[in-house]
Amino acid sequence: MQEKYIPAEIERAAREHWRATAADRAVEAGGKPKYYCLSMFPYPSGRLHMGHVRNYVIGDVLARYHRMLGKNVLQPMGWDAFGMPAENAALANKTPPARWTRQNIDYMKQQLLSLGLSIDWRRELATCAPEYYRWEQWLFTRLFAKGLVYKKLGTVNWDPVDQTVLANEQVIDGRGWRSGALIERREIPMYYMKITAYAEELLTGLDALSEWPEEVRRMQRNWIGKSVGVRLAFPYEQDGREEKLWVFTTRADTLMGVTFVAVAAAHPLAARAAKDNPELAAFIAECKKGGVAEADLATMEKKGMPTGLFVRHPLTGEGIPVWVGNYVLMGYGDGAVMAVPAHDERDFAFARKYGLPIQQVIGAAGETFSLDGWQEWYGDKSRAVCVHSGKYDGLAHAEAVEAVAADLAKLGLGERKVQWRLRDWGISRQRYWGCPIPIIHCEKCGDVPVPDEDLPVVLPENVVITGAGSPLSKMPGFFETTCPKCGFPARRETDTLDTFVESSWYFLRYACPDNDHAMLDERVDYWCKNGVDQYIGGIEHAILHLLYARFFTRLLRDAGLTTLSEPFKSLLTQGMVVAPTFYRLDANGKKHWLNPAEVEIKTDERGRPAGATLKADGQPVIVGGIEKMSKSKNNGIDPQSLIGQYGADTVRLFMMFASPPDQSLEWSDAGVEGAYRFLRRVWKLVHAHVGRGVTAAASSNAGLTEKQKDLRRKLHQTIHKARDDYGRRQQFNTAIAAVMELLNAHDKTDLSDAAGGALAQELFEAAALMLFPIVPHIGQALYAALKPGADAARAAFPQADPDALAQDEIELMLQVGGKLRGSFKAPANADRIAIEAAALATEAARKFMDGKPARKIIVAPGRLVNIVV
RNA sequence: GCCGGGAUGGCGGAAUCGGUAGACGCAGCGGACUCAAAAUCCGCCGCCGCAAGGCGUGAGGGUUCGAGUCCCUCUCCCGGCACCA
Repeated sequence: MQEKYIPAEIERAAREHWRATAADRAVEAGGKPKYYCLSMFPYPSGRLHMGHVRNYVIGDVLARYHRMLGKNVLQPMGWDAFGMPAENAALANKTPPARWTRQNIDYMKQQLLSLGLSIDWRRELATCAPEYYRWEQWLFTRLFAKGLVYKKLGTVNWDPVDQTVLANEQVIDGRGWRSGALIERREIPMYYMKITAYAEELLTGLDALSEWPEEVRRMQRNWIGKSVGVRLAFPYEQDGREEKLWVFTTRADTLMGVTFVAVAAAHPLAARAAKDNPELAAFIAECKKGGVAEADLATMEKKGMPTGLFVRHPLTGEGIPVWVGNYVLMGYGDGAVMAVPAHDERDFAFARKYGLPIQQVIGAAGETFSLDGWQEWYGDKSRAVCVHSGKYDGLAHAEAVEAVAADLAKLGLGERKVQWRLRDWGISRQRYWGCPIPIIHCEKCGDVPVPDEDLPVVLPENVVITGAGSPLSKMPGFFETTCPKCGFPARRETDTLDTFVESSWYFLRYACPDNDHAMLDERVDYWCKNGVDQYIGGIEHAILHLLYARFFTRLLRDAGLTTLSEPFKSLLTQGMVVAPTFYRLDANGKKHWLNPAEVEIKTDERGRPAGATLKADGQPVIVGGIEKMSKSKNNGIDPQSLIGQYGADTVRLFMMFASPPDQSLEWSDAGVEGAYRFLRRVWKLVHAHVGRGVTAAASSNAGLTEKQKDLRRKLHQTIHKARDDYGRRQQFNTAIAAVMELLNAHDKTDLSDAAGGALAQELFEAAALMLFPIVPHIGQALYAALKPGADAARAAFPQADPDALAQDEIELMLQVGGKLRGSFKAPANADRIAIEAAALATEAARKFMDGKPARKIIVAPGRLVNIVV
């Protein structure tokens, strides 16, 4: 063993050893329980960022730990290779997206290899490969046949200058990011996946996901948003016929308080009213301005205009004015809402703004109602009943909803209905770098799916990206084709699929990436039985990706390809790696984001940040918020230079030590040095120990001094804690801290005799193995030095010895009147009476009880005694 | 705006089921070693106070023998909001 810790050398040697012994290879084999450990695959953006490093190190720690528990571990890796950044890079660098993407994959793979991840690289896949996406196209044609994929109009962001559809991210303050043009909402035909058909199952399935974080389940529950309410109609006359304006409400008990209804700008009633009302037509046109992002729609100023039309109240027959509201969305429900200003905050604000009547219909005895400002409509929910509501007066919420629904049903003007917030998944993208949609449009036969024998529809890779329009729609060689049904000339679909489609099933394909005659095979049944055992990824995917993957797994099940319903048995949502953002504004007020590495942060005399300058020119830059490291904010910090400087183990150790996996991690360079120092210290300690000669590890307390017994107890407590932290808690920073404490205790204990040497051997062997999942390279080297010929990668995780843990006497805290006043020792097996007596006998008890009698003595076993006076 | 989460020393964090607040590390301070520096090792390190002691987990209230932890109200920060991935 070398005296000096040289990471570059030992890391190269460890990786060579793992390669030579095929340590990371996952083979379907009986005997051991399988453990499929999966980290969310990366988008090949160019270089690894800290979020990737964190994600893959967490995954690797778990994979290695579970292998040490004797499991058959699969940890694969691949590339979420389609997506918008490749097209943006193509524009900027004049490189075809395919080449850019493949270069990035090559580079990032080298980076991942340098981290020493225990990945079975034979299973590597990239979603942009036709061998991958052909199965997606194949499945698409089957779903299309079943009606689970269908076509309807969808709303997109339209840039009128670039004549192109923009992603929400490309719309900044209502303008196109390149053109600066005001964005309009435009309706275009798109394909949709019928995720709503699975809404109920996706909702109830959450209950069984006991190994998912509660907040993720809560977010998905709210996103799916099941609400039981009433769909009801406001009748009106049109061209002599009776028509119905439908709305949905969860508050049918407030129906008697409706003072207006609001319809979406795109609602047929609005269009009809606008025909001979130019002012209204102008308002409707204005409503179309801006992007489609819900956050923008929800925060914009609520505006409206009367249509001049009236509908009839379904129960009273009273005339109710119809307004157009910019906050009503055509795509949600029926595109119309009833408004009860007295009992809905938004309706209240709207009514106040436009002078519409406010009619109270809910109240509680003894409470008065004022219109000074918005207020909750009742103080105590249990006392809230209908008022000013005729026959419904006095009914509570649930009874009133029932009664109103029943009366509406009798009139044929309403029914109880389950409403979902979840909307069907629009999967068409007017973009180039994605999986082509396997549909051929024939004038005679309509939308015809591409037959199996013509799959895959290969995406042409030699393209010029201009930023305007869809490249595929300018490539006759791609879209000119013949109809598979009738043989006449036809046009191939030029939209591509949402990249979320690829990431909705990749975890299954890792089981059989080489299968060229089927999407999935029996190896999926082995690796994915009961789902992926452990999935690790960013909390930002809590809803969309995870919900789509849950949906897709059920689609594949119902297509007979698997028997699996839930894809991910246990989920670990890692917190964001966040960093400060910096930018400058150009003449147009556009933000130019600057990387933290290019910026120097100025601090005040107290060490607090106070402004920043650009290193290149020394001029100030604007300090933005602390946000998720991302390409768009250019606030990523490159892990590669740290790996080069300190080695992968130091980077891994620092990332795992800095905060628990599920918390967000604010990046700071300080502390990396400390991780390096710790590894050097461990190396030095083991080197010194090994230099004293070969020793067999202790296996009992025999021959140990009291101090040595204490150290051995500490060792086995640490093992116990490490298992709990790696296994149950999945919190690695405390496992590392425990090993640090153990080494601190080691330094304070005299181990110079023979029994002490054996204890040191036991301690270092265990420490090397306990650290191995986090810092595998040095762990491999240390373990081999301690036990020549031994292989840490195939070793079992240490087990705590119950004899070593035994303790005769324990320390209890003493409180008097709830305040900590001291401590005392008691035998570990002392009963309550003995403990109370010992507590009362202490000096501190006498002093702080001040002669008063104990009113009550509370004993928290093993922890403390509280004497109440 | 809506949904979800967070806030603990100068900093990252620990306290796992309501029971010793600040483990472990970083930074800092003092010392040893050194011609000197780096590295390393030893010690100190929440705030106020000479001390006894008091105060202290974003703010305000509550429950409890006892609250960082539970309840109510509020502030700020972060993530998501369906075309970033």
